[in-house]
Amino acid sequence: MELQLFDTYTRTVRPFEPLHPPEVGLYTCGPTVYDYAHIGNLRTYIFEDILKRVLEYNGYRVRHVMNITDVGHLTSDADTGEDKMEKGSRRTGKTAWDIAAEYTRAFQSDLNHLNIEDPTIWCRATDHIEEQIEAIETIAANGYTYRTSDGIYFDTSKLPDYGYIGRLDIEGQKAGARVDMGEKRNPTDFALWKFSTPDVRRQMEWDSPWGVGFPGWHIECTAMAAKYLGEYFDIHCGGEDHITVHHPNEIAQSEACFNTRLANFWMHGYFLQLDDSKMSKSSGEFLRIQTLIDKGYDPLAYRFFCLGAHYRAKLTFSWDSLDAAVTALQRLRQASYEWGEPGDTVDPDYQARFLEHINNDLNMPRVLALVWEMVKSDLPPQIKKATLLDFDRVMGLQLATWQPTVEVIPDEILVMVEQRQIARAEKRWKDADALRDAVTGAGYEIEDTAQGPRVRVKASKA
RNA sequence: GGCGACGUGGCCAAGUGGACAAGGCAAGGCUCUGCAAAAGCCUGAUCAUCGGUUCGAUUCCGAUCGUCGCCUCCA
Repeated sequence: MELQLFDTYTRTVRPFEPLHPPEVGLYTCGPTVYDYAHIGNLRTYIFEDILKRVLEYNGYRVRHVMNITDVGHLTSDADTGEDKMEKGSRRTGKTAWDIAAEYTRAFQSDLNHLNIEDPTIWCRATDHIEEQIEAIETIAANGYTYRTSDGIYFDTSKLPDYGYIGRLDIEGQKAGARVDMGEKRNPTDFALWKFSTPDVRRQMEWDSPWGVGFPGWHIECTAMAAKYLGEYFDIHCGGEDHITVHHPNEIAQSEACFNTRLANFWMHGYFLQLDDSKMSKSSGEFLRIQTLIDKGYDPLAYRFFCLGAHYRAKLTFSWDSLDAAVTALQRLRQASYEWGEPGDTVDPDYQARFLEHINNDLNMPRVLALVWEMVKSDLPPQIKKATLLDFDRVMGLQLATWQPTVEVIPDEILVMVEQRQIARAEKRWKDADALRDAVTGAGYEIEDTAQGPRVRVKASKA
């Protein structure tokens, strides 16, 4: 089955054909590095990683670009307010540059924990000021901009189909009017370049044809994507929140600049929800990967948890759900480990069904169901192992290298276990049970196997 | 105020206009076990409610209720 993907721009699932096979250009909107990423953010990067791996599984060579936004995001609405980097700087006493570096490292560490492949190219907004200025100049030369007292703005009314990807109701937005217009001509207009305010000295500011200042948020993606992937490339990804603001603006800039809609496919990962609200940085619970690790969870259990839902549906997070994922993943790992070394061949029937599911717009929940069916099948262990490891090229659960942790059991516990064995041999069942209880009370558990008793730390969640 | 999405067994979550509505976790039963664990097997949902279209709807349309998201930094 050929690869089919949902394209937000057309709102359809349609066949994916690379523009320049076998290479695929993939741009994924990266983080603004003013704070840690939470697990909701990370769900989107997991989705994008699955997408990339599916492309690779299909034999394409993926050129993957991810940006790091280290300037330009404003804390408040309508392109007013304070730069997040500068605000973070004031909060911590560090320089904006240090903060960017620190949270960039933290973000990359999170990706590693989740076994998310690194992009081919990382690019920082502050390293591409020239490119952004050039793009703005082109947009201005083509007549899509105007100047206000605080910056250069994009005039969205100049584009008849502005907001098409978001199916924006422009008239309705005007009627709603929740947005502070400032000097903007239309509610949907946005800043391309912001001027530094004379009274406040910014840590991050650059010279430009319009005056000292800094680029708006949206222009960096357009400029960098075009630089590394060309003015029209295969797939552009982001979170669902980008459907209505960021991506319409990127497309508007690209139309004004290159006369393209920048990417052939626009794909969006949907939000992780807490029991009753989405996870956001400004409110609600802020769960990081480190939070999970601190609670004793394996980060890959979170990855497994995310695989249980389709990327285009909201996913409800709860500790119970995560615990369920922990148990399931652990069982899968144990089964896989016990199969031993993989054989040379992958089961063709399961592989065909696997391909059908991943190529059907990345249906990972179906893949998991298929995995369990395969696990329970009567295929020889070597074939199962080879097949599972083949699937894991996409799932990314590191099943090839997993092995049970070796636990150190204190001598006094081992002595009790030994005494219990003696008691059992002599059929002194009461004594044997008392010893089991004592061992259990000490936090260990005994499992009698054909090879004798096995002792381990009493199972907790991880 | 405007726009939109969703509502499937205890929880998470796939899916389809028509034959048994995936899978995981939990629960219950059974097998195995001196006991226990592990493992294996088995068990359950008429798909929010009310109408409509249709030979037939959980799947299409409308309404109602509920939940959530976007419109403002946000994955």
